[in-house]
Amino acid sequence: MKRKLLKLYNLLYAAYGPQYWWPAKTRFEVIIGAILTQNTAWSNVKKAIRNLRNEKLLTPAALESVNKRRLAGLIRPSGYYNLKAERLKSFSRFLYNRYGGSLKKMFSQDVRSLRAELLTVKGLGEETVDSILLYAGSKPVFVVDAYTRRILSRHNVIPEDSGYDAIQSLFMENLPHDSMLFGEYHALLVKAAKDACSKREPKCGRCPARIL
DNA sequence: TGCCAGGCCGGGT
DNA sequence: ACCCGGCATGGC
Repeated sequence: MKRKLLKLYNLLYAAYGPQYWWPAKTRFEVIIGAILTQNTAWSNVKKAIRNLRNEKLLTPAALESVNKRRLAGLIRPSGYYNLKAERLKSFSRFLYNRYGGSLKKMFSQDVRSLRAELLTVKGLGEETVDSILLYAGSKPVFVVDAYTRRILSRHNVIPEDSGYDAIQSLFMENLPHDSMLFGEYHALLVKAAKDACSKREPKCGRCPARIL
């Protein structure tokens, strides 16, 4: 399995090259994006983030003080905007209550306990938390998303109904714990899945193309 | 025009 | 422990 997963990575890397994820300027922006992109196309998230940037709301202090209704209006293009405004506020509250608003303090916490803490924040599930740990905190945690599950199950690496933990363990028990590797790997899986399914039809026979 | 996107929560079996 | 409806905009 180790060889298989490394071979897949090398094939993807050879085909697409480095992806340099996450597409964001700051750690805080990564976190905002991770929440806004829940079940949402990134093209929509970009508009929402642009609005937040224009209003200079991409800092912990600004997010903490902004009115929730105004926030909801600004992130409208990303969909589920009331829900997501609440989730952004939940995270902000957590960051201030627990770490005085300091991402530096937050990320200096032990990874395992930080992951558990973040999962208690309403609106942050496993994928969102792991994206935050990996892409904002540079922690060696593998992110599992719909694309990862789809590609692996279609290539018969895992059963279709595998749970999040099982898939994450598959990668983390068989690859070196390197945040750069994990980050590129996940980004390449997303890239490959999108590339293979230009029609965006989950059931289309060539989606994704055979890559193993 | 309708279906889908880098989920997650809460209530019902 | 699963299963399902709800949440919502923009792109193809």
